[in-house]
Amino acid sequence: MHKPAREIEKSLSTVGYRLTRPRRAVIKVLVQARRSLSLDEILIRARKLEPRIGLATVYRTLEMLTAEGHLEEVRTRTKRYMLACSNFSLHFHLVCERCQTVTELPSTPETQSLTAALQMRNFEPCGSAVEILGLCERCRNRGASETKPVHLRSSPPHVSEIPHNQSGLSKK
Amino acid sequence: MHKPAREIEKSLSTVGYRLTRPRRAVIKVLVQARRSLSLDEILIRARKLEPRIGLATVYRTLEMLTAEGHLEEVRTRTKRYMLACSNFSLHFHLVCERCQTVTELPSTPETQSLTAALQMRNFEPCGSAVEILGLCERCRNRGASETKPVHLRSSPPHVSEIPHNQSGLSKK
DNA sequence: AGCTTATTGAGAATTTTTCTCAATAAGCAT
DNA sequence: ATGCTTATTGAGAAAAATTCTCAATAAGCT
Repeated sequence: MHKPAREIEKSLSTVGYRLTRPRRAVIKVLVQARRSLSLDEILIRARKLEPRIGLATVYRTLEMLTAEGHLEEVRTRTKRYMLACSNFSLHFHLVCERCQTVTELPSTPETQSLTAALQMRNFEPCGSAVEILGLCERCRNRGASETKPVHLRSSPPHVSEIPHNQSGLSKK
Repeated sequence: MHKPAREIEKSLSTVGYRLTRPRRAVIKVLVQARRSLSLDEILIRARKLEPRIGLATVYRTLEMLTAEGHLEEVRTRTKRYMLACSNFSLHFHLVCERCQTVTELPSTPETQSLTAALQMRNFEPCGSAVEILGLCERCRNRGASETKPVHLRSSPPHVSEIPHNQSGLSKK
């Protein structure tokens, strides 16, 4: 199913990364896990193999592995919120990672049979919406990223008229 | 599509929540947005309606609205990592929010036709895996939550033998 | 073995989220 | 309307998660 550690390591060194002990440790942890792990789980386990490994190194290694396509990062940066839909059947949201817009995939026979498959497995989705992360059509046809989140602490004590939104940000 | 603000407010006060100006502001912002918003977007907009609204209040209101089912929280707490699958076609992960385990939904005609629907819309999923958050069968049949993440800062400088994982945690 | 330099560890710094507590105001009873 | 009770708020502190900095280390090449 998944590539063995050896293969991942080979692939990395081919691209020019050095095969260090901390990196090997993280890779080994991930391979042996056979399921997803949170950061603290990875850190603790990696330290059993490589006691002096630092927190930042784990973060960096995970970032590197993700960039190289060996890892799937299960959640992305910041939360977003939208009103719950009135219809309570499971539906699908297409979430654009660049412009952050969420659009809804209308219910079709396909989505419904997928819902049935979940019920068959006794898996109860929460939130009644499944997120599909990706790039929307508009953003696929564009180059640079346009959206940068504003930092909370830096928001002014009182409200000003600056348009603090997707379109035109004035940052500190 | 979505409930109007009035209806949400009525529902809240029925359950016993007070309808305060800050809460109304947040609700209005969400209703008017007609798309998902990040926290900073909500804060900025809410302050245009209610300049003295505090950061914590926005968090609290969002949490409350989510608990009451009026809001969908698009991403959950902490990231998890798992090795990327070798097969490159879009597939689905069933992510249990309680035990955090990720299992894979095998490719079926339904999943494939859903994939086709995405292509039709020119939506390019990233990561090659769609996450479906929910409760797995095992956790549905249990009561209290069993998994609590360990805090990074509190991890000991050297490795000890305490089993810092899903099954048995020893917390500070 | 020696050199070069990518990588590391430790801690500081940032960013995001939650908590604390006195002050405020929503909803009820008068 | 007025006053009472107490849920809720705002502000800042605190906690938690992530990223950055930089001198020290060690991979991979010669």
